[in-house]
Amino acid sequence: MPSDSRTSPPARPMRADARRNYDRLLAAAAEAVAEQGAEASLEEIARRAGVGSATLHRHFPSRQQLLEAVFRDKVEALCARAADLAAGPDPGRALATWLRAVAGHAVSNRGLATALMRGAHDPTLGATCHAMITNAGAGLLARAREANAARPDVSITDLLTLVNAICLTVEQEPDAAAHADRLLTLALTGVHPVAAPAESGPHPADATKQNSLPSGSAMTWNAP
Amino acid sequence: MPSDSRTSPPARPMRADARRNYDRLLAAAAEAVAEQGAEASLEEIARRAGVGSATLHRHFPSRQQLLEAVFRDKVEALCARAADLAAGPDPGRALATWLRAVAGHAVSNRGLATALMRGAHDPTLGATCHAMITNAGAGLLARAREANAARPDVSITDLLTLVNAICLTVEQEPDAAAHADRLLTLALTGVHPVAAPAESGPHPADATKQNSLPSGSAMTWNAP
DNA sequence: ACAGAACCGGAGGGCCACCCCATTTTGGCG
DNA sequence: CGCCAAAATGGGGTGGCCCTCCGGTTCTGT
Repeated sequence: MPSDSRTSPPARPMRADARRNYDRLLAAAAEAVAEQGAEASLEEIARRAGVGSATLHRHFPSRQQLLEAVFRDKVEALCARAADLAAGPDPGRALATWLRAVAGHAVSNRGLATALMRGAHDPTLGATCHAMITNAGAGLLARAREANAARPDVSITDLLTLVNAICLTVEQEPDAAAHADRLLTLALTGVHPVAAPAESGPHPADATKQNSLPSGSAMTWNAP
Repeated sequence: MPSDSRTSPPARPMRADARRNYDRLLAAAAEAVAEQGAEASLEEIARRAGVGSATLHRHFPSRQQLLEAVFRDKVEALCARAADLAAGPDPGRALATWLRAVAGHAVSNRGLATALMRGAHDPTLGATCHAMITNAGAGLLARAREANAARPDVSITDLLTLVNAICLTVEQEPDAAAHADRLLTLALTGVHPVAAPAESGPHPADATKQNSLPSGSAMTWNAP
């Protein structure tokens, strides 16, 4: 790849009206996808943008490409976050925090998880976002592994698949964020009891508190 | 609710031709769903069954009801399996085995996971399969919890959601079964490295007494 | 055999993705 | 400034899907 950054380094810098319509479409798509998820009607998106449907299909030949464009900035933010976290002192916690952040973005931006997963298994153009996320996470996982905070046999793809799977199926529930976080915690820490399972403790000192409620739970998957 | 058992005790036992078409539709649906997943075209199903589309909609007013009918026997098998496993000596392992079985059915029967999850959050008629599975699993989980082989804060719904989430997103991959099993293991045991990677060492029979060692948990949850 | 109930399926409406091509808009150049 | 070819547009057509009416057909009890 020629390795550029921005939208694209067009040999011919896109005509003014084309760019205008492109931007309108992007905005309309963001809106519609936020409301109706990744399967929002393309025609309605075009309609909202005040543009013919043919124009939409010309700018974004596939739904996937549209989604990628819509979520590009969110994905970049996530990658930046990964870079930040990579500087921290606790690789295990950093990875966990980042995965949680991914989940957070996925639930608060309907369609993101879908876009990511579709990019994962579609060799068709537009797998860029998936690749970006994967790269960003790979670094975090590598450090966690070195610090012996993650099994050597787990790949970043596994982890991200899990996160996306959770977010995908929880996406349309009322309190998606809480549920996703809860399930993610479960997946990261395992099902087995973590510590002395105090049942009737009237004092939810530490463990019990996290047990009963989803909460952010800063708990890493380390046994306390 | 009158709550009966078998398929249904129809006051009027269904006319012969109606039953014939019903069966044809079911067979065609099973075929189409196996090939194309839960979103298979209803019209094509009717077409394959050699039946007008109106007939399909008359017998199965919603897609969900069709899916439920298609998968009913698989779900019953799964419930039976749960009952079998409940008799075993090791509740923790029984639960894990059963969840794996659920995953196995879900990956080898496209659309099952979808049907189950849709039934979960749709109050519309046809949530029977989801309820059956949930009930079956609840018993297993209760025993596992008593044996201290599962955290008290995890619900059967969480577990099944996780299983279905994994199967759903892995469903259309080439080696879905292997991948699903892999991710399920990961989710059940957690990401943290096991202290002593399963070596030739004999099982500590009393791993249930585990207090602080993650290794015990990994053992408990490993595949049979 | 007959009448009425149960059942069927073609036709049609509303919506959608995608494509073709006549028409309009841009932007560089004389 | 005006011209014109290339770039971009969008109305309309095609084919598919889901779902519902409704006139015609088939079954079943007597």
